[in-house]
Amino acid sequence: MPDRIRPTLEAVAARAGVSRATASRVVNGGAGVRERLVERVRLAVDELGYVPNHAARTLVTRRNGAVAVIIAEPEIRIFSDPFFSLQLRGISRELTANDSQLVLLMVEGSGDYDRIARYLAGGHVDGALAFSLHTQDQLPAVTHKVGIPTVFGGRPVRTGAGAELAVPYVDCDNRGGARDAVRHLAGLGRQRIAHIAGPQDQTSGIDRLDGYRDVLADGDPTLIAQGAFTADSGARAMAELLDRHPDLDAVFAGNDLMAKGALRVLQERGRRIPEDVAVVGFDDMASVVETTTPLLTTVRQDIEEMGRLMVRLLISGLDRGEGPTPDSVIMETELVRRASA
Amino acid sequence: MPDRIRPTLEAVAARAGVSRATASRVVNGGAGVRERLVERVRLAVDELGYVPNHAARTLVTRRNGAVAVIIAEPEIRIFSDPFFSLQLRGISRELTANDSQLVLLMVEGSGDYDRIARYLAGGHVDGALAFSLHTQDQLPAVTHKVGIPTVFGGRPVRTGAGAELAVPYVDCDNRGGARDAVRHLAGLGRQRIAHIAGPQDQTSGIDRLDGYRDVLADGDPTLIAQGAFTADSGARAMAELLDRHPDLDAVFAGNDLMAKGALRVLQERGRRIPEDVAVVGFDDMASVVETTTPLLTTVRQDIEEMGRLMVRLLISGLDRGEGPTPDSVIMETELVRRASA
DNA sequence: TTGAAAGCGCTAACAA
DNA sequence: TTGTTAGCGCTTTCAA
Repeated sequence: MPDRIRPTLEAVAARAGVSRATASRVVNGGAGVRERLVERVRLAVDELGYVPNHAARTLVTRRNGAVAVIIAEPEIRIFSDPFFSLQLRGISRELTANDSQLVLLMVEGSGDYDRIARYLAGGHVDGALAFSLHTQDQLPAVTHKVGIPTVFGGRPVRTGAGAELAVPYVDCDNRGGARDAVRHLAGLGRQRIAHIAGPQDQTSGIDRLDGYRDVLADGDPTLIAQGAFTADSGARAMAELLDRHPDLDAVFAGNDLMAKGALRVLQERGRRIPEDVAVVGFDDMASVVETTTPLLTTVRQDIEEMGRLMVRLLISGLDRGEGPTPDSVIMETELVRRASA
Repeated sequence: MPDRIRPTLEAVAARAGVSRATASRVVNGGAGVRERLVERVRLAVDELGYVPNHAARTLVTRRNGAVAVIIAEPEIRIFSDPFFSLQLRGISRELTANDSQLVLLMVEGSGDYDRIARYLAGGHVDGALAFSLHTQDQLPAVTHKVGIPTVFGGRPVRTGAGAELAVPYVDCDNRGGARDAVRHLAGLGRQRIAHIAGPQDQTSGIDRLDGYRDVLADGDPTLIAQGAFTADSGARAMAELLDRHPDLDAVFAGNDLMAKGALRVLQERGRRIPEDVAVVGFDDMASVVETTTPLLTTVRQDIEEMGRLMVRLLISGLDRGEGPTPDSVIMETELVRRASA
């Protein structure tokens, strides 16, 4: 690779026989330039293999064409969560569609918040997308203080510093979806419906439990067991529930992974699904749902679309000038009936 | 947020009563500037909350302070692999230590290679880190063609386009590690040692199988079953092996996740571990190894360190000028004895 | 050791 | 519709 010097706009203009300004106009869409010249410039661009210099452009436009995705310490494991991969894919696709780059910021310790804040304050990115899953997280407070437009994935827990902040977020209707799931089970005539709850320091875990309680207002609290959104934790919770209530006839798990773990334990203990025990999950994650026997009935949320929405929300806010976008988006869920309930 | 205008170097210089050039020198380390002035400039920087404008700096230095991490389509699921999270963490930490940003590029379809190539050619990043796990992948060819310094994670499979390329990569000694595992099992006196192999279109899967064969040169090929690096696939493979060889007394699984699945099936079928069947995994992934009963004996590789090494390799190549860095790094592995073998 | 000045490549008034 | 020109904020010769 001889590593030729990269051609500048100047070179393109010269070759096309126009001024730098005209060449610039063409490169940026070509509005208000005579068709003939547009063609000549386009040709020159192709021949020279011209690629605009991003730094130069940013310097004058004050637009970076880049968005930060911030992942905070306790959540780094969410990389292992297929949920997150899907959302990230949605984000990536939508960003690409908007000619923006994805800058990944991983926050490790609490000291890192300073570094992140400096980076965000440094104007390297036009906005940020963040995942603030846990109660203790300072991220909403940090991004607000720095004053960079930010959209959160999942409703942030409103406690601690910045609890009063109205941060824009994208989430699905966790509570409503949970209600649908439990109502479906009840509609099947099930009498003892248990719940394997997700972590209670995340809104998704909290809201789904709330939805369960909405329907089973005066249910037996011992029909609720605590899980951690993993298959193993679902299995453990199921075993617990079975010990306490050998006669339970339905389970609503806080997510598909826990449902999968529950299914395994139920079958090990000789329960037929759905005859003896009906099971409903949450998420409709293909990689999980397609590998259970029987196929899992679950509450569907469009995770990838939620990722895309985060980007759209951010960019629409960016476009209409400063200031955060206080509107959030709550997406509908849908009960998908399969074989397990 | 009043969104004050960001102070420029000019402002810092004025406040410190020096020239812009001197202010610049201080901001960039302060070599060759009298101590008194250094102090004054530093003070001004603090008071004004000055943060250098990255675009302006890049424009003149031709250094981006950013590295792309490229993840190709078939591998997007590797987000679900704790292996990848760990490596990414190592990458992120080392990049941070080098004041560089991580730009995430996700390649979706084959059409995307064009977009990626354009981006890389556009000089937005100083170099790239890529994961080329599968045989068909064009990534090594693409990055080479574009001429951007690139380091791969895991030895790329050398077939198809660009098979002849000497691409620098960081990997562990998969083959040697596998040999250690199998020798350990043999040393325990095991006679019928099975192997659950990883995908044979990835070098890690291939090399570990080769290592197994190195030790068991004339072993029974039906003692080998095919897995896909997931727990479920490990369980399936184990069931297969048990059907074929009810008398097997040891299993070397291609990774910890498959070992975990195998463990479950072995126990369901009444085998005691390690008395009846000894099991060894590969990776020493904390999240897996700590959750098996009994605790898993496995081959350890320092995944996070491999991530860091990828960055160091890239940056050292960058520093000593153009041209790719043809040296690769193969890290040692270590057998970690626990309860399962 | 310090400062003056010349750009880096691009966009956006403003003029023509 | 097109071109001229003035910067964007920074680094880096080159002189002093």
